[in-house]
Amino acid sequence: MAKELKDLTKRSDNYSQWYNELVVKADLAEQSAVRGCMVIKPYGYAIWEKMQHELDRMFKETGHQNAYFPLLIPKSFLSREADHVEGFAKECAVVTHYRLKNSPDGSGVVVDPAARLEEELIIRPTSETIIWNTYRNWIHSYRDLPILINQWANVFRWEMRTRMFLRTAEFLWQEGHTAHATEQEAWEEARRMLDVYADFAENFMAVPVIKGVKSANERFAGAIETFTIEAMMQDGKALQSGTSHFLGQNFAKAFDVTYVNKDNKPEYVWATSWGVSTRLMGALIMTHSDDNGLVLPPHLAPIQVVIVPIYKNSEQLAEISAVVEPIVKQLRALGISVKYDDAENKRPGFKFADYEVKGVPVRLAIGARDIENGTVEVMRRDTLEKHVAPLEGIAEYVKNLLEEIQANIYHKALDRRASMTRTVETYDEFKEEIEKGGFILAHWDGTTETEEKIKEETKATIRCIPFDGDTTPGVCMVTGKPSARRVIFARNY
RNA sequence: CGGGGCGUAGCGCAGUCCGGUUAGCGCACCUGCUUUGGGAGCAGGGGGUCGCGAGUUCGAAUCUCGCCACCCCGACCA
Repeated sequence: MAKELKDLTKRSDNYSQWYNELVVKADLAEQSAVRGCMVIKPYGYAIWEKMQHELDRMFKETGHQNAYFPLLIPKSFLSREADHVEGFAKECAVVTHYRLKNSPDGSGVVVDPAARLEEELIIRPTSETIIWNTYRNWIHSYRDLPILINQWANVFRWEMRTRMFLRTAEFLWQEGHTAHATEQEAWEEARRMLDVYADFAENFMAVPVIKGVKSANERFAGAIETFTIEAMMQDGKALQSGTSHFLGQNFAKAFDVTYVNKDNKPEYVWATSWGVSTRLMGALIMTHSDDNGLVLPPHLAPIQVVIVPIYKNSEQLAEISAVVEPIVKQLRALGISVKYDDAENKRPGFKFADYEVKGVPVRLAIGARDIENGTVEVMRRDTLEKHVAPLEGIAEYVKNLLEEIQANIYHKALDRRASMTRTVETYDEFKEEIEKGGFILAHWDGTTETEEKIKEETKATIRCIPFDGDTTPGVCMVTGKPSARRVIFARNY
């Protein structure tokens, strides 16, 4: 029964298939009836809620507030900022009518042709335009600034090719949109929020990231500069996990947002925007999971500890439950989320496999034998190691173990990234190395033409120009022209 | 929009080439008994317009024509 619950394709055989199976089998999400959209199931959503909770706290700690803007954007708004148009005018869902009617042949409903909208509405692919149109009315004086707002919302982009969590047509995200009096303040904000993202990725998701700047080619449409955090998945491909943009005065000019400074002179407002999405779920899955299923970092696991009783009859179960109850209380008192799974319709072996696929960090199993000895069996998901520990002081022990697991999976990911990052000098070497996956550090002349050529010939793109690392100048591996420093190349999701 | 696949039970599939009993298998589901320290066993049971429409035929899941849907590879991807 249910043998295929954990029967995952091996990561090494077909990484994409393994990923898809994992998402479904860990009960995170499934494909919906709507093309390119997915249903996020309760367990998957619980993880997203944990992420939301921590990010939201970090945003508030850095002075931001939440607000909500409309789903539908008048088409004309998307025509206001020239570069933005270039990047966003395509692949959007368009609302053209506002009414349905019964079809004449009685077969259902049809769009009422008489109900055509005078101006079509676009389902937001991102909210810069509608937000800056709103900010025009909010900002008059330097006293109104800064505006530091975040919105939790869904957006929709009619992607041609979708993958669960990594690129879905509709996805959940947060988008911060800030307005500042000075250029410097906006720069600082954009950098600050990138740091918040990196902090979150590393300390909560246990996903090491590289902070850096996007090349002009990969920059957000409408931005002056795009900062990014880039993570490496287990197959060596890169995943852009969060971006923060310095928008300059582009949107202020497009939407005519000015303020009067202390000298009573009008000035355009400086802007930033930044966002992370449910794609982070994809990063989480692809960074830590193994052939047995999901591995969740304790800091984000909806269930940190599961306790499974092993019993032969209801008297035994009652006896075990009496011992487990105070342990649950102790763990909860330490802020640990615990599930005591005493469901009688599933056997212990099934529960073991199930919680393993779901990535629960620590499992405690307790049976008659343990009751006798005053012990409990502890299994840690990251290494799958089992051992018997005394019941005495188990709560503290588990608390420490959770932190150890959190640190361990982070370092494992960090080591993997280090082992899959190489430096190359020549383009021939590059072509050879890029096939093996991972990050390649190479010199590049800084031009879009060279980047395009490399992309066309190798499918690799510049993931970022990192803030940290080797800043020794050299010569471009393709053109031989001077290069200020090495940049990171990779194939990406 | 190109190139390739697929459509049969909730899910995964066999059967199609070469037409022929009542359309089959695994998982899931329901009932009962026995089980319970790593995914339970046995017995019984329910569930199908074989993607849709037309045609050929005594007879079509199977052959022919038309349509529809979905998937994969490209194009796209802030």
